[in-house]
Amino acid sequence: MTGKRELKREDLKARLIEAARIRIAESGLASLRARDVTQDAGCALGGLYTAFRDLDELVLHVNSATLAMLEGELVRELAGEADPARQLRILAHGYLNFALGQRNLWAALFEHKLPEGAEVPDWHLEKHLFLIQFIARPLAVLNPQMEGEDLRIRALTLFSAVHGIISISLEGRFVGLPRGRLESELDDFVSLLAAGSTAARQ
Amino acid sequence: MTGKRELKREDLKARLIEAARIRIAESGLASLRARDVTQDAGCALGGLYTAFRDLDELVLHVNSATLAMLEGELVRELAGEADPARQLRILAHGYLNFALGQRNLWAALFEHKLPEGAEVPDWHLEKHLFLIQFIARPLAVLNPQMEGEDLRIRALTLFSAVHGIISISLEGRFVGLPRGRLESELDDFVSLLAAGSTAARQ
DNA sequence: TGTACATCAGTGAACGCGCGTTCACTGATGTAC
DNA sequence: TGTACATCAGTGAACGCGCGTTCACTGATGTAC
Repeated sequence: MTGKRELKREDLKARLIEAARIRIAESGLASLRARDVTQDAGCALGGLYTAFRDLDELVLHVNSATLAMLEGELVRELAGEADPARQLRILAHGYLNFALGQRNLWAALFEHKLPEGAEVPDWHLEKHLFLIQFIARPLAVLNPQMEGEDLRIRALTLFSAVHGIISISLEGRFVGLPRGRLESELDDFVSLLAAGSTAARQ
Repeated sequence: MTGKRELKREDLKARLIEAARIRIAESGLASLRARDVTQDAGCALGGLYTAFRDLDELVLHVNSATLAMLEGELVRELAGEADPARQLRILAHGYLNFALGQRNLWAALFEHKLPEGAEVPDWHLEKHLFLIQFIARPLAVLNPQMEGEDLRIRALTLFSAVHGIISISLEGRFVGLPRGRLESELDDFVSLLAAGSTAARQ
């Protein structure tokens, strides 16, 4: 029974991540407090620092879980769709729906900043890769001459553009778009890019 | 000489805004401190609260100044260009250059959040309008059938997309693009949208 | 299996400090005559 | 123009509190025999 310590440790980590996830989902990253999280997780304040290096590391784990959730939803929505242009539209809508449905968790992905000089660890950076891959795949079908690095960069550009449209609209910093209008703008936009990228090569 | 009080007051406001502007430009919004700003501006800590309601209001004024600076640069770069598609490319590049050149001030435009429940005042919201107008103008030439609200929404969509591409790239949250690559992606992107929006109607 | 000792996860009170905002005070500006 | 009083911008020490992190302690888990 030499693994009991490790089991407890993993259990504590999981409870802390879940408690933080719920807190962020309900009240947003900005109001996350070490005291609240440890209380919800049923451990002492100091317990957090035996499981994680600091609060930031805990948030990174929550964000990883959020990315995994997003990946799962996108996979589900893509299932059975073979047309690349429609796949891109599904991805954009799936991303929008996720942002709307998990607003605070989604916002935390972009709000969270590590202290000056700290680098985002690789294990967390890797959790973003699926996003680019999901976009690159249909993009490669629409642009057979595009490969490797070029393809990944173009996929990132497309993601960034869609993300920008959604995030500026949801932040309401400029004008607030009605929900349906945002969807149709996004649709027009992605259709245009999908059509345009094939047209450009023909 | 009944306006001496008002003159001093305006002078203090201006000194505080300028001091905060320089602080933000040099070290970013997150490290802005009331003590530093008032010291730089040559007034007492409490002086800030006679000139502005709170630190947030001061930041809004800095952000307004930043928007005015951006407007000035875009006007200068647009001067003499009549072709609408090229105007759009100039705007995208101008925005990128501004973001690169005034990185912290530019970032502050989007990082700054008012406390829960507070609304951004109209006088500051209005300072954003030129951005949409600058984009809507060439867009209207490319899409003569588009008008009013539709045109403004499309302009906002275009701005948001370009902003997303630039901000995700500069944040370095995913992959970091080399500078030249970012420029060419942006160029391809805007050209495609400009061409696409005319093509769609023909 | 049982006992004695070693380790280390987990505890929670205390630390430490950063920092926005207030407020009783004072001295410069404005007003009345 | 000059004097007496009123106002209010500006001062800066003190307030207040939030909150991440530490650390001496203890009790559960692991190891040796």
